[in-house]
Amino acid sequence: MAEQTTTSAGTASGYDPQKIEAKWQKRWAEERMFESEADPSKPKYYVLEMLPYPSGTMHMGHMRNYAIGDVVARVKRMRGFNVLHPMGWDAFGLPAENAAIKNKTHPRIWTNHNIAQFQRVLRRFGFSYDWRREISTCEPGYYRWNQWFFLRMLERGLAYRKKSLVNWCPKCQTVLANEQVINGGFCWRHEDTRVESREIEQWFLRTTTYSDQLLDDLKQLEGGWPERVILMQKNWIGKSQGAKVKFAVAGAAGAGPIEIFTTRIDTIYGATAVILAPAHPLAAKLLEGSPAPAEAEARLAKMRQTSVKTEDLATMEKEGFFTGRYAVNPFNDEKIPIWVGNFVLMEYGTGAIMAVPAHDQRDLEFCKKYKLSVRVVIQPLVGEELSGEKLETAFDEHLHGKLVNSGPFNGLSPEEAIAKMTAFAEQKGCGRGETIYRLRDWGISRQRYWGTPIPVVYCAKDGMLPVPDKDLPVVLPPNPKLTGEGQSPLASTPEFVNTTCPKCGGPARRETDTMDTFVDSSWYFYRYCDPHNDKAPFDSAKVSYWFPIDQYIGGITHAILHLLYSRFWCKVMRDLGLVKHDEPIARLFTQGMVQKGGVAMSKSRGNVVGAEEMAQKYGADTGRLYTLFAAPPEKDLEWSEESIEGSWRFLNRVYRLIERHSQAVRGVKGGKFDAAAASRKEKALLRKVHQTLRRVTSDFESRWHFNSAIALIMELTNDVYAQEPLEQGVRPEVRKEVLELLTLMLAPMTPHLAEELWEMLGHGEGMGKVSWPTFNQELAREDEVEIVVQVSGRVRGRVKVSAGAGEEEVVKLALAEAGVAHHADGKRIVKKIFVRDKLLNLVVSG
RNA sequence: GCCCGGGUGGCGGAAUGGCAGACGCUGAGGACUUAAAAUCCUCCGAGGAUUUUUCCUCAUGAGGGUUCGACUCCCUCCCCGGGCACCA
Repeated sequence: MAEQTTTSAGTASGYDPQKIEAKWQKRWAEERMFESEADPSKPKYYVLEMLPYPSGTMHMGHMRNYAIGDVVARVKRMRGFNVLHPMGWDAFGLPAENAAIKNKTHPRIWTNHNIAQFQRVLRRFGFSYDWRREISTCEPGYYRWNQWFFLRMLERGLAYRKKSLVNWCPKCQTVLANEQVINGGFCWRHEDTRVESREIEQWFLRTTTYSDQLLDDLKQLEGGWPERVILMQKNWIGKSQGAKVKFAVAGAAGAGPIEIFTTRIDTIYGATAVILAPAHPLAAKLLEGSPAPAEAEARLAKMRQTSVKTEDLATMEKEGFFTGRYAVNPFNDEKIPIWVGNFVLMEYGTGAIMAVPAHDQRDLEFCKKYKLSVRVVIQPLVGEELSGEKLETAFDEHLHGKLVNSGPFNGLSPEEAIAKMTAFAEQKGCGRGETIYRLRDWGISRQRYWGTPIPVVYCAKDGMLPVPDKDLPVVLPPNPKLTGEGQSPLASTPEFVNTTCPKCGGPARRETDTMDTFVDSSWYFYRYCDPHNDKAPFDSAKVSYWFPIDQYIGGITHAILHLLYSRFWCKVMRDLGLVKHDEPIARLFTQGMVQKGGVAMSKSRGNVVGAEEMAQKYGADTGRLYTLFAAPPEKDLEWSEESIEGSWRFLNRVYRLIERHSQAVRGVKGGKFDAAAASRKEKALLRKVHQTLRRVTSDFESRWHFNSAIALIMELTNDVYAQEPLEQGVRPEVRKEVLELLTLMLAPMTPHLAEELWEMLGHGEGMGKVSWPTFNQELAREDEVEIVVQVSGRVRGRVKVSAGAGEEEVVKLALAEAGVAHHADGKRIVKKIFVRDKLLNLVVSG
């Protein structure tokens, strides 16, 4: 016999990931394995990981995201899909500019350096991207289309300018979006820096135009997006149905009326005050008639100040003061006092409320503190009658009550009353039903250099004018003065600012604001479909083939902003006629973070595990395998340097196994053998491998349980080892079948190793055209099964029977089993539960 | 406060109503080796009975419920993580 028959693979493993990985990456590039084109004759699959912001070192947290995406891409390719799997760079943004200021260099140099580094690492890991489609958002070829879209929005009134109070971070020296202000008043990038307020002219995009669609279309995402992300978006949009009602101000000529917003117009007869937000424009005006105007104005001024800086709104004490004026309730002409209250927000609703203490907890607290009267207008249908004086907890139920003290509306249910009273207000002209939203328009202006210039010019004669399409892109000046202080860099670059008016040709001034980088990421995935188009942002035919994105993968951190803006952008593009779909992303997966020491990896915490280091130490395949194995993909993963050794050992084990048998199976024709003639040992092996294949397939396809898929493959490998020496009793063709399936199952996760093994098994052509194997039902079938026997629900024994054995036979065998007999003898069997091939439960009494 | 997740050995985790702890890490023992590394094999939730082979009890944050049977479904509570928050 030419073959060795020792089971010991004691020789040093020949597995050399550095060599293997370089070899196959080169092959893949040469053969253009991952390049794909739109082809309507083929089923498509668009899988995408959120594009990275290239900064710092690429760590294993990044890597996990891409490893998950790459498994999906590779599985889908093996499943016969035409797969689009691109990658690019979110290349504009503050860190580049800050770094440039610090190092006295250009943001482009810093950015391009980082991109080169990131790209090198991604290539080192062998992710199956179509690199021809790579985009970088800081290139004029990309951002000119930001400008193009902006102009389209400007034409349609979706982009506009307004003076607005903005959040100003003294450290960033820039305006922050509301959502970039965290922890009740701090900068999202500088958690120790308190945000200030300033009033500036800003550019906005009218996201609120699409409030309803953004909300309603969430229904289309159900099943495809995580429930909690849908919920977060719902809350963010914050739709609230109610009514606006005008209260006249008694005896004040120039003031009022005050418009309030309420969702409970049915309680309006119980209103005992009107309360204004400190920032309400009428508040100051009304004070003019106050008995002590100076004192009241001082209180107002103080309240206005503190309301901006509130750290902890929830625990803040409710405060307020009487303005000295009265409002008239349009329903019963009652005069009620007008107060200013610190718990009323100018940004929400109308900035004014009616206080109904009996039926709103906050109002109750406020009114009790200031001894305002409490009047019950809704009595519960069951239970004790409420009295205003004794009320401790507001009765805010609207289901089980009926109206009282409400004039003609007495006796109605709150539901009926809301409809009738809204209609009454409309008829009388003092109010109307209205729906309000928490969602704000999107402020996109940034007073920074490293972003897309907003393509607008200002002419003394012709006013504000859009830059004509033919003059796009408006490119950033190559040599800005970046100081990080004072006015924005573009404003202090004369060669950029000074231009000519597109209408009169006279001198004009350019807009110097640049766009929020969320603009870049709102539509980049469309550009991947047609990345080099210089006539349009993309060809609609290509996009309509690839879209929607079948699978988007990224962190939960982007659950609101990035995804909401992307959805908004899609709807705008649809209304421009560029795309046909309502939603860009069919399925979303939010993967967990990689942590070290219980916290997410970040440069500032100094706990990053560099991806490149890992590739050097263990190879890309081990790194990929470990991030997939250590935890299910949606959960956070604690990095363990000890545990990754296990993945390394496993891959070596597989390598040695196949290396040992490669000579014997190389010349054999794979997949062809006489299954009927299989020996016992062969049958056991074939059964195991096909059972594994069945379960791994389902873990990949429907459950995304990569960790348990890997566990199954490990188990299979252990099983094969246990059957060594395979030379004894396992024909080469059966060995080949087993080892090939093992290799194929590993291919999506450890593609380099799989290619190498595939070659060792005698395939010269590479895995490019190889399909995902189908499991063989016949071979997977067990002919003998072990049945668990319980007595009254407790396991007392197990019996071996041929698969499919009937109840009677199993009961007979079970009762012969010592452990079972011990617990069942002398007792009456009152019930038998029998699950074929699995379990028998004998319920006994006595 | 409200809304989502989650709580299983020393650790990461498996099990979607049917043998709790698969697989991996750590640890212990053995084989190989002059030795070490690597590799291969065995054991590894707790307690008790039985000197060996084995058997029993307890155990998936706590308590209750549904069920022949619950990590899994239902109710109450505790703890951890995340999101939202005077939203009228």
